Order: sequence, then C-alpha cells, then structure tokens
Amino acid sequence: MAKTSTWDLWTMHFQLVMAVMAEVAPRVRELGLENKEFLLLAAVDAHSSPAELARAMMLPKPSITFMVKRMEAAGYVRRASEPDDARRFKLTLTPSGRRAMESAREVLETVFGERVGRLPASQRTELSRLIRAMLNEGELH
Amino acid sequence: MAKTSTWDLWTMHFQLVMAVMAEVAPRVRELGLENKEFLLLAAVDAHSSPAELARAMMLPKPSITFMVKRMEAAGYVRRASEPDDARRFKLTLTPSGRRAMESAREVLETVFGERVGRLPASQRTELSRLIRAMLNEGELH
DNA sequence: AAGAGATAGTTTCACATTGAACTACCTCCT
DNA sequence: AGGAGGTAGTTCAATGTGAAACTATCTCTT
Repeated sequence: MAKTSTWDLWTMHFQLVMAVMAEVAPRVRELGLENKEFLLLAAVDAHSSPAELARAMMLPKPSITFMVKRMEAAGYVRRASEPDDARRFKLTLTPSGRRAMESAREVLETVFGERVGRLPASQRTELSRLIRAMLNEGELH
Repeated sequence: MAKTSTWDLWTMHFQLVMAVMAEVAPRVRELGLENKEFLLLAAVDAHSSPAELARAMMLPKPSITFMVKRMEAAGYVRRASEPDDARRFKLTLTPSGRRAMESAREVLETVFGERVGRLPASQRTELSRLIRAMLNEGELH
C-alpha cells in the first residue's frame, strides 16, 4: 500500500463522515428530522443552552436560534429561562423529543456501526485512541 | 480508558472533521474561497463534470450548478462541452483556479497536518488503513 | 426507426443559513 | 455606585441550498 499523504487522509476522513451522513439522512427524515436537527437534539443533554450548542456544534449563533425555534415548534424542545442569569435559556428535550432523538441515533448507530463492525475489536479501540489524540485541543495536558 | 461506544466514536469523528473545517474556513476565505468552493476545486481534477462532482461530493445537482457558475465567474473554472455527449460539460481549472485551490489545500494540510503530526508515523499508517477499511463500499475486496 | 427510459444539467421557488448589527444582561474594576 | 467590556440571544438582510419539475440528449429495445 502506497504511503498516504495528509491530503488523502483528510479526504478519506471527510468522505467517511459525509457518506455516513448521506446514508443516514433519508431514514432520519422519515422520523421528521433533518440531520442537523437530530444532531442538535443529541447535543442538548450535554449543552443545554443555545450559546453552548453553538460552540459545541461549531455553528454561528443565529443558526442555533432558528433551529431551536423549529425544534420548539415541533414540540421536541422546551425553553426555560435561567433564574440565575436572565440572558440564558435552559433547553431540555421533551419526551417526544427524546424519543425522536433516540430513534435517529439508532439509525446512525446502525449505519456507522456497520462500518465500525468491519474492524476487529482491538482495532476499534486503537482507532478510538487515535481519533481522540487528534481531537484534543492543542498539545496541552 | 473507558470503552468507546459506536456513538462516541462517531461523535469524535464528526467533531474532528468539523473542527478542521472551522479552523480552515477563515484562512481560506482570505483567499477568496468558501470551504465548499475549495473542496469543489480540489475535486475537479478527478471528477471533471458536474454530475460526477455531485456524486463525489454528495451534494444535489443544483448546488453544483450554482457553485460551478460562481467558480466560472471568478475565473477559476472553465467549462467546455464534450463533443462525444452534448449533455456533458468538461470542467477544468484555470491557472488562477489551480493556484487558489493549491493555496487553500496548503492551509488545510497545515491545519490537519498539525493534528496528524501528533501521531507517530506507524500510527498514521495504521489510521489510514482503518479509515480506508471503513470507507470502502460494502464488505467487498 | 421509433419510442421508452435513463442521464446531464438547469430553473424555479420556498426555505435555511449566517455575518453584521443590535438589545439586554451580567461582571469586574475602580 | 457606575461604567467599560464581555456574553446570551435575537433580528435583519443578503446569500446559499436543495426538492421538484423541467429540457435536452443519449441509449437501449424492439
């Protein structure tokens, strides 16, 4: 096997992520969600305010404003103002929001799991370690 | 280190790709390109017709139509109709298009290379093999 | 040779996205 | 206390996006 350049490695990563998203999209749409909306719902537990979501999802703030509005209108998200800080809103999934998110997550786990499943368990662990090393901020710690 | 679930592994992959794109975007914009436009230019050599680009980039055909128009207006892409098939267009980068694409690619290689560089060479090779296995269609070969 | 079906690319149109500018609120410093 | 500077979230306006429907061309079948 030829040596893989940085560019080729990037291209493969990118293609993998895009391929999974593209494969997931129609099945998630049947659940009444767009991919990005699903990812937002999946992030709400860990990042329960719009500003945090914007940072975590690397999207501009207005995008979050509009997506949250849609998800609220769909009855998937509830917004409560934080008593401690009147600028902030605390977002929580409604029961139906959680159901929708979990169904979509199962779709993604099936699709991505098929690909991950091609690797033996030891290599899966190794992959996870390698990606984590590339993900962590800077060369800190 | 705890066992990494399929979902967590997905999330890390996704974050990695998004983080790189987000880091690259402003520096590519200084070159007069949006990320997607840069990726289109980078794909033109290998996929020299709009329909092929749509498949390779997993974007709908109209998106390609408009992006190609913009890139043509910017003087980065030339369109020539194929003599064999009057429906088709053959796209080629102009010299300035190639320069722009290569500058942008250098930015990406710098940004992604910083992350890849955290791994020793042997692990880079391993990573490349693992991603390739997950990327290839079905369980062929 | 004729037409059924596929493919390349475009247009339309409704909606999504996002940079810039804004309001409101909070925190820190003096 | 007061005001400078920061953060949360929204609004606005311009642009991007993509599903559906379209035209034009090609290919296959008979």
